[in-house]
Amino acid sequence: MSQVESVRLSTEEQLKQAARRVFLRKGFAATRTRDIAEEAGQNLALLNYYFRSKQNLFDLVLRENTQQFFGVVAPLFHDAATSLEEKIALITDQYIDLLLQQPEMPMFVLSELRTNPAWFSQNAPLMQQLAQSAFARQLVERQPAAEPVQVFLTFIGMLLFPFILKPVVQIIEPLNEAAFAQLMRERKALVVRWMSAIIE
Amino acid sequence: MSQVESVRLSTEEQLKQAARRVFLRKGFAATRTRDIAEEAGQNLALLNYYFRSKQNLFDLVLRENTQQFFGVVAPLFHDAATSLEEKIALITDQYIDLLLQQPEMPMFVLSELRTNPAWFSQNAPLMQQLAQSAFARQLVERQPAAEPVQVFLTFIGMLLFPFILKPVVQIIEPLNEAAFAQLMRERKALVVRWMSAIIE
DNA sequence: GTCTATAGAGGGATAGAC
DNA sequence: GTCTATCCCTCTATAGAC
Repeated sequence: MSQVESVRLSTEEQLKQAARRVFLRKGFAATRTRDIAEEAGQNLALLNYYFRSKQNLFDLVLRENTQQFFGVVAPLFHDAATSLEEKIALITDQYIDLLLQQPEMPMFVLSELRTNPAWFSQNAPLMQQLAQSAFARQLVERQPAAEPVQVFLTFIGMLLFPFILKPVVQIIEPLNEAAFAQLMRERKALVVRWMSAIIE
Repeated sequence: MSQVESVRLSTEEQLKQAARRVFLRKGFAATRTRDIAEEAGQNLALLNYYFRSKQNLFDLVLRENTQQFFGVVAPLFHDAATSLEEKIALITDQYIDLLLQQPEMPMFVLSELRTNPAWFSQNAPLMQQLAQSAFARQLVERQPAAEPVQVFLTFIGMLLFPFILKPVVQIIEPLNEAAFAQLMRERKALVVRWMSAIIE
């Protein structure tokens, strides 16, 4: 019982983790509280006992994921101590590793963002700062005519888009999870090379 | 009445177009048939009279959009008469123009694809052929070590991703619709330049 | 804290008059 | 074809026993 792995999770934690899985897979509107309770192997009434409402539980999960989605890379863009090339390599490596652990996160965040852009305003400052980041400054220094927004879209797109298109990719050439992960790890070097060409 | 613009659309057509707008905005699960009827300025019962069910109407809209989403560019990839550079320029130009007319289409198709990947199998052949397209052949001819899938993901991502991230972009730097469209038209030249560097 | 039973709202679909 | 009224199922949320 002193081993962490053997500790049985609390009911509350089981429900929360089940909610994370189901919401990530199906989104808010298509998820029923019964799905979550079932996935957790818990009684439906306990969901409301611990979290008051489906919306409450959802906001919890969404907040955590959004924070990861935007928060993990933002600081890296602001590091003035590293060169553009170093930032690209670092961000690429860390973001792809994160996405391999949470492959459904991008679609989840973006889907819910589409239905309800309002709550996202909270994260606005984080995003707006990107335009004044060290990355943007160093880029314009090197290429006075460069548009940072266009470069951001391309860079982030190179990292995120394969995960968004994952179901399609797996149809083009049937890949199991391991093969897809391998494809993404190989992609790291390509992204670094291609981005280097874009910013030079 | 002989002028096309002044012809009043049939009730059926009004409902279908309203359904297209609402489904594209909110997705299947979050859309209520009452939303569609209201958007069309029509009676709710008429929706079932013409289309039998919400699901039926949705499938209609989804089929049309998926066909556009995947079908418009696929033929361009197969044109053996043009060079790689010409294909890139052509696809970029046409796809961005299409997306500017239907900016919500990518998120719509990808969202529904996430919830229900099953029906998508119909379009599988179209996708699988990409691996044997003229584009892929010419690419490997020039770069024997190239991975066509990786290049496809980057290319399509450069075109699609800005539209997927549109709500976020509009927070980073507040843009109205016209400014966003201008940004995307400017992007055409950048994508062509960047893709040329990648394939050379 | 955990269960059963059920209230109560929402929303898809239809009956039936016109 | 178009309307009103309403059925009925699904799903969230809660009451109340244990």
